[in-house]
Amino acid sequence: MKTRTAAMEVRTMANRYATQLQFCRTRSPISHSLAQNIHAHMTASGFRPRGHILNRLIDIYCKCSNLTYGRKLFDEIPEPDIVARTTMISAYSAAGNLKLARAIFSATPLSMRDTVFYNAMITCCSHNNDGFAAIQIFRDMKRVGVRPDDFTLSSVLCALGLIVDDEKQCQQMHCAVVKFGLGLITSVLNSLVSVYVKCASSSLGLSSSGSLMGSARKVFDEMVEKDELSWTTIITGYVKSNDLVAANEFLDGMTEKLGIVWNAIISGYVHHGCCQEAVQTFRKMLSKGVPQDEFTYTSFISACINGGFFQLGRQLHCYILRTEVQPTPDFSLSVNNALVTLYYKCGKIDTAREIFNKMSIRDVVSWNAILSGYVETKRTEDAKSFFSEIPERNLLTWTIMISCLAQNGCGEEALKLFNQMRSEGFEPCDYAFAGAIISCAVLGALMHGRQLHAQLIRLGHDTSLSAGNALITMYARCGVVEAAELAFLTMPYIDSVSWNALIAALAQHGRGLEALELFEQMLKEDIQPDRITFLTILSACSHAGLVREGRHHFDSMFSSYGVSPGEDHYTRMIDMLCRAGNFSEARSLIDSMPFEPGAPIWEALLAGCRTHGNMDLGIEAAERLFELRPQHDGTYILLSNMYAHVGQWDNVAKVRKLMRERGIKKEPGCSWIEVENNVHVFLVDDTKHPRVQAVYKYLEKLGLKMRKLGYVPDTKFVLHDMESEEHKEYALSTHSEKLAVVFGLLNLPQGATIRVFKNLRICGDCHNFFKFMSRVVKREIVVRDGKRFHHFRHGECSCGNYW
DNA sequence: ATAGGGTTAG
Repeated sequence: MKTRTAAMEVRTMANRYATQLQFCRTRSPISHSLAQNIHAHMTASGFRPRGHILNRLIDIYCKCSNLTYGRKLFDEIPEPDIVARTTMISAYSAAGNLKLARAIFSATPLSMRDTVFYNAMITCCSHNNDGFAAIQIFRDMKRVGVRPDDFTLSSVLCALGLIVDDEKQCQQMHCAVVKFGLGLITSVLNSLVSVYVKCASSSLGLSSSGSLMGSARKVFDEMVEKDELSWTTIITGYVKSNDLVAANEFLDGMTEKLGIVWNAIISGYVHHGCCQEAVQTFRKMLSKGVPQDEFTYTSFISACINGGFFQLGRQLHCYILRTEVQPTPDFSLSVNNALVTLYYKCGKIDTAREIFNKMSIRDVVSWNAILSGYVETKRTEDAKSFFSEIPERNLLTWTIMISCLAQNGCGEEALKLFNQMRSEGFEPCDYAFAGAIISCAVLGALMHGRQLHAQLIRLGHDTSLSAGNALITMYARCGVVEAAELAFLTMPYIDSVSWNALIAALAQHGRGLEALELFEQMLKEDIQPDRITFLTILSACSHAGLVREGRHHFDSMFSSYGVSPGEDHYTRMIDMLCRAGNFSEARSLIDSMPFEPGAPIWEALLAGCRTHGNMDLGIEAAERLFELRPQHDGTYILLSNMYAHVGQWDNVAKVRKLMRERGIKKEPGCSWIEVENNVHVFLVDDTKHPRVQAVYKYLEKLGLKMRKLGYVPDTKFVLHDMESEEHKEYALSTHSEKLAVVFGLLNLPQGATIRVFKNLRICGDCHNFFKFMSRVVKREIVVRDGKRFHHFRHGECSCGNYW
């Protein structure tokens, strides 16, 4: 009597738990925490879940959050039934782990396997992009006599879609569908249509593409019962095979008000860059009374962003606020994410942040959108602190932050983050690699960059456009132009960024004429030059003293290519004209500018005046600079150097006094060199580096040899380093670039090229010194300064003393 | 327990 009551009680409890678990149907954190509570209650009341209740728990754990824990529960079952096994296979399918799914599949005795079990395994293979394996499982299934059903055929057709390449295969499957007696089942026919569609879009550009869409359409037209999916499959087929006209006709012939089909075409338009058409379709949808949902709105917002219709986007925002009084959580999340993107992309990052702050649910997309907003508006500090607050980071979060740091010159920090990301188990994508590679460019870390290049190849990212472009820049900025050229030549696809990068590489290394030739080549290949291209071209002309060419390209950039010159382009022109001593033309160019000259313009002018000793104009430029940015050290240095150039030492002293009074500190010069994968940094007069004493000793020895060849220290360059004024000549010998070069001579293999990097411009005395040194030590010395490269070889420099 | 379409972050 008593035992019967206990058994009954267990049964009632089981029923109650089973009912409760029914509520955890969606794959959401809410389901997961609910299930956890129910599970905890079971444990507390001594109820041991078995059978279908345990299977349900495993399913929820696996799909909502904790696959490992789900597997642990599964392993504790003495003899798992076919349902439990199927659950595990589909969990691994969703997690992308084909290997573990297969292990469970193989460990299941043949006698247990049923149709659903096979179906799950077939689906798992196609979810993991192995169409052939899926079809093999289907064959095994037929061989051992398990009857395929409509689900099986749908799954196999999906697998076929991955590998299909001609119409014959589609027709064969069509026959198989009829043979299995499934020729009237809507879901199976939908999958069949989808195979034709995939085949059509993979043969894009071939004549067969149109006829395949025709066959797809024929199956569709003959279907007795069509559902939402049937319509959507056809319309996305037309969109993917670039036939937007057919898509529209198809849409017009549709009497049902199926929002999802309209959504498909709107997003299709956006992906094809037809934003205007997307907007029109949205309006048509509205006027026909087709219900709109979050997918409609997000695609529409995306059209506004890509088409630059920001006002329209804001109107939609108001419309949504008015009409959606009680939005579902899913609706709010995705629409707000899209709105955040809209606002930051039209420069209203603070509005975007307000929306973000008000959101009741946020996901990683929301966080990443704001992060990108800070990155794009160059608010690096905000980006950094926001990044540290992000609760759940994904691959993209890391990638955005890494490339932000890399683009803003924080190479070391970016590389640190790159490593941290890997240690947290993320495998970097090509964009993340691009960020890390650019960091190496910033740091001049050639060996590290080469290692990343090797890893890139190993991970199969070597065909990536962004990584390839980063490699061009990295090799160029590390001083190996040939490697940059090779990277450019071996890229399977290139874009204007690739061209710009290589043109810039040649320009920085003083190969101005070659840079211009490459530009001509780019035009021949019908690549549209952009503002960066012209920036690079003007630098190339400036560095190489090609004034006539520079003037020509500047004049034609707008008239021939529609790129209007910005302040940065004018700055390059002023720089070029002043270096060449053409001050009157520089002056009139400034007067003709359509905007007020800013600090960069005056700075270029001042630098030119310093080189040529043009006192009047130089003083005027300096005065403007003092007004525009009184705290900037560069102006004081240039001005004082200008006075020194003509021997006005009292004025030099005045400028220095002014600096002291205003509390302005010169950015200390520092140079670095990579030896055996370590970066060694030297400051002026360095005493901190552990091996610097040997450097001083060798430097002295070399100095004697060089003096015999005619080297004479030029003391006026001491003024680059105000802090060492007392020991002029001694100070010269301890400029950071000299220390770094000599360190390289002592520590790099015989004959290896010395590559040194400096944060500021190279000093004139050092420049002369390295020319002699390249003769004495008989090897090539490459110095990258703040602006460009100098290759010292056989007593000459590639810049032709023109920098 | 298993299939199939439309969205937002570089």
